[in-house]
Amino acid sequence: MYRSHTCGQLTLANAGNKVTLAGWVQTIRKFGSITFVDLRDRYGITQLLFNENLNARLDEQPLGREFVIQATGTVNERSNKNLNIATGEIELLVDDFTVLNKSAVPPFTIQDDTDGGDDLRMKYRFLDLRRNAVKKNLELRYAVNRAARNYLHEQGFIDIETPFLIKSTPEGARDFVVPSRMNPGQFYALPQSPQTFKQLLMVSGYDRYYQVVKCFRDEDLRADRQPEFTQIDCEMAFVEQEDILNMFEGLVKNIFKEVKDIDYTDTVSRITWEDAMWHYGNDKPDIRFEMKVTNLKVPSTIFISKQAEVAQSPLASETGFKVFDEAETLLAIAVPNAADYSRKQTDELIEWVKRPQIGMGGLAFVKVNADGTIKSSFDKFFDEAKLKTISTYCNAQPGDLILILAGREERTRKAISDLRMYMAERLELRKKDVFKLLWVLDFPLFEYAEEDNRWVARHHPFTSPKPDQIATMIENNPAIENAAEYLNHPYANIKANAYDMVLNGNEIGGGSIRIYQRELQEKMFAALGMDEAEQQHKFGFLLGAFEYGAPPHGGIAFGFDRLCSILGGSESIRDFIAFPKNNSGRDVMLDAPSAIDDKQFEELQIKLNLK
RNA sequence: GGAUCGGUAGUUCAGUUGGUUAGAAUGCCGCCCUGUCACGGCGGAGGUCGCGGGUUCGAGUCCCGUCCGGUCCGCCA
Repeated sequence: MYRSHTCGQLTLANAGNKVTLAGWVQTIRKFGSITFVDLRDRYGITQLLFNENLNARLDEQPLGREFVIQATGTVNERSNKNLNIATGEIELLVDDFTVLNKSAVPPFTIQDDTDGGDDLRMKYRFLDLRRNAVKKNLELRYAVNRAARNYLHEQGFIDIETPFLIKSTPEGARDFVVPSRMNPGQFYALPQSPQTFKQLLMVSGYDRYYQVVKCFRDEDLRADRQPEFTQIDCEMAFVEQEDILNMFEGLVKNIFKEVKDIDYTDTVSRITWEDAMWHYGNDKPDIRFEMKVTNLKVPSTIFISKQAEVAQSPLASETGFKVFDEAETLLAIAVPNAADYSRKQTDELIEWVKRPQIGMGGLAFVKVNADGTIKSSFDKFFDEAKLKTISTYCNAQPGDLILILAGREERTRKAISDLRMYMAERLELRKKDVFKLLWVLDFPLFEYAEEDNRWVARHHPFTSPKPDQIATMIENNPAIENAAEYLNHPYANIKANAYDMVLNGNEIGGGSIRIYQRELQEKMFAALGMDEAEQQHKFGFLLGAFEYGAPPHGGIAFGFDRLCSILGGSESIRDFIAFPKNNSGRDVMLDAPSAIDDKQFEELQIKLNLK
């Protein structure tokens, strides 16, 4: 028997008991003839006390940090208690100990506030994982996993595994490909998602499916993006959008309850994609705070439904101020309690929007002072009455600082959205312990890919159009003569039965009601520029399946890693993955990817042609 | 594909307008210490300043290239 108890278990109630513990040496505090050792395992830390009668043994068998030892002795009430740890009222008075394994001196300290940098911690990830902070994250991940499975199981979903070695269909993200030795010159692809399989399972009648599943995308990485990542992938048959929204609000609420003990009783807010873009400048708004965007001017070809509204803007017509008059788009936010920003602070904001990542030419501002006066960075073009009109239109309160960006529609809208988030961060409005869910609905079905001069599916090509817009999709030829005019194409305004779940400004899940009729699916593929032969080659199996009684169906997939990182209050999903890849897609511990043997190339009949 | 920040002791970092023998903290090693828990005290070892080239009497410091890492844009149906 290696141990009778764990290092997190013993309390005063065990005083006098004879026990055996095993674990890693966290610290050694030699104090004259007695020695204290903190012994650590997954469950906690227990102090061991080595009395002077063990000094000879300790000279013979010296201990060091991270040595694995076993110690037997009596549980003893401490004379000096440490109430900071669970076992701090007791210690183990050691009778005997064994060094089960020695350890090299670790390259960084195994503590919450480790002295190791990211790179080093990833290289020695097995040591990093011993740290309490990382362990907490993996435990949270497991709790989220369990909460999701519990809920889905209760609701009658079944977990069905789908294959990892599948067919490459270069639509959307790049595939990771795997050569086949038995089929020389041919390749499998790793799934970007089990999308088509789960739809086939619906055809097969498994009307509630889920899987916590790895997905693979060969694209460049970010702090919140890994080449292999995990999704909670779900699909249901005989459902409408409303059924899906209700079911999966329930899922996320159950996760809040089981993982964070939060009763999320509020109705989950809903917003259309168009309103999200209009009021927040992006499709995943953080609604923990207001600071909505005021549209002072927009091009007439987009946001058709908002044209009457924006015509009321004081800046919609000529103003005499060149920057405003020449801009395609004018967007503003009213930042609360920032009217007293100094020249230095407003200059900082101007520099911030000029950075290449934002790429704006400048930033205009209006200070709506608490004393009722009003001051702007463009005073020579506007009198006070006009500034008041702008301030009122932006719904600014006394004390607010109105920030106005001018430029091309897409860039300006993204910039005002970034600026809104940046100001919220500065004002500490993005509170980590506040969680606000939001459904974003009615996404566009298509998106224009300028580099290929063609329409692509915004979500994926299996997403169904809104029923009243099917005719628009089918009757219009997708060919585009003038790429710059794509916003005028009828496809630009077709909406999909697609929805995203957004948590605190992060997309945590997305899905759609799928196409389930062969004819419509063929039209969809055709709209994306696929001829019949290509459709058959890439998706013949799915089109075929739709001929054999495919039920109406839809689903959703949640980004599991990202959800965990948000619940854990961290920006980086790497903290919630046991063995993550770095920014370049490398595993620095394994040093992968790496070259393979000539023999392997030989067997695969593959030759390298490096440029 | 692009932008940007960084690389100096085992580790985290400092290092001034280019100028003597490159420092601190922590870790490590040794000695002392019977109630510590970030123990304390004394002493010691520890450096290819990422790599290559250039400018200079002289380069950790300036320039060019390159490699590695972080963050972001493009990309991510």
